[in-house]
Amino acid sequence: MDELIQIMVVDDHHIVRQGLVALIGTLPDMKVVAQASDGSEAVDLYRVHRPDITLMDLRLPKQNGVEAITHIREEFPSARIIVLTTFDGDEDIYRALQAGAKGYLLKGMNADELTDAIRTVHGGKSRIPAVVAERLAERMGGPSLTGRELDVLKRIVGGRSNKEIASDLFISEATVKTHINSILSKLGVNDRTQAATTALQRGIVHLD
Amino acid sequence: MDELIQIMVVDDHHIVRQGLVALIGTLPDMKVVAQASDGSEAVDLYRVHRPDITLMDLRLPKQNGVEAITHIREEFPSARIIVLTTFDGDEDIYRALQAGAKGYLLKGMNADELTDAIRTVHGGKSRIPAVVAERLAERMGGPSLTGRELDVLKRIVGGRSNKEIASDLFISEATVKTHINSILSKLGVNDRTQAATTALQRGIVHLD
DNA sequence: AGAATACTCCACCAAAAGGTTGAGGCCCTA
DNA sequence: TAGGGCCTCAACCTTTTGGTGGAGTATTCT
Repeated sequence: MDELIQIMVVDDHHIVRQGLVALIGTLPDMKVVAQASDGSEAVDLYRVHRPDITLMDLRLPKQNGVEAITHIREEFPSARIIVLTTFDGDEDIYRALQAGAKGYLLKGMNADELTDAIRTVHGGKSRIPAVVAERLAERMGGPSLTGRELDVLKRIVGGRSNKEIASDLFISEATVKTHINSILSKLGVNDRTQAATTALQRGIVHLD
Repeated sequence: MDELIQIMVVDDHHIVRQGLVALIGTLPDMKVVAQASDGSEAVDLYRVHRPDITLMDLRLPKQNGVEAITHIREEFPSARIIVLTTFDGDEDIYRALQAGAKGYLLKGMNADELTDAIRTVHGGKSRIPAVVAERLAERMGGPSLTGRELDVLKRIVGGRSNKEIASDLFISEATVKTHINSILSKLGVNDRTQAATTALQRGIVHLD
């Protein structure tokens, strides 16, 4: 190991950054060269430091993790980014992987898992747990919501009635019902309340 | 400062513990004497180490934070516990404060806020943000759900219909409707979907 | 004992939501 | 250009949900 692996840490929680820095500080072959606390800062600092590896939380202010990953990889297609997340089963994980993330870690991981992932991804390989890979495949095959259906679903979660959704989106209530029908069947649920909770559970929409 | 403030850190995320330890390690007047990753371990380690201050996450495996706080303060009424949480507006915060927590911090805090809180609580005072104190007062005054209403609300969040809830709880559908009526008015919402999402938002129930 | 609270249930009604079928317009791609 | 996906809308029907008012029982607190 001649050269240290240069790492950027992106997380809005000071403590988590501190933890990652502390953890990485104990390792001989890597070091943290930059820290960002939101998505825009992450993009800016990436340009400046060009880290070998970026550890990125998905829930961020200003610009979320997926957007940040997208922007970074537009400019630097070779960027190696590992997603860090608190929540298992979050839809955003899949979006992040599609946006070009090369690894995925839960915050509950231990030090070995972290360093493994960093070294693996730095070596040019991917580090995605089998379970996630499976679900990613499933998801690809599975039905995905259209843009309009997402609009409606978000408002269902927001507690809006069909009539309100109709006027929100400038469409008729009949159309709203049509969309809801396909949402329910695509999500495999029976009513709007189930749609709301499974959408939250799968991370398709967030409460923020 | 003759004696170091002895601190126990309780969090299931290794990284967060590491971050807290690292942060506290830079301070001259305090040190971490124990770390626990779940509620039961926290209770056990409290008995052994009797820390001056306990920093406790609320979402924990085995025994959640509120339970752990309750148990610790049953045995050691003078225990000084500061709640650490990721989520603002979580109902559990209020439960934790009622269970005897003396302070409350979001994980997004900075180092100064943390040390402030630790020193304040160690000095025997409380450290609860004005906003939270207000809402705590509101909550006390505000209507609270009865046990049965909670049973029903949980099932609403679970996506069950009135009929299903009735058979779940061995009561008639009419009774379910009665409960739902008071749930809706107590939560100040118009329908079950709103009830579900605001219950989740306020942390009255969780998806887990 | 009386009041308050929680839990149970009924009836009736109105509104909202969900299921089904069919159909026209738009845009993109094979 | 023909099909496919998406968005739009309509009519019709059934089921579910929510609103209102009343009522009986058990328990607990005063």
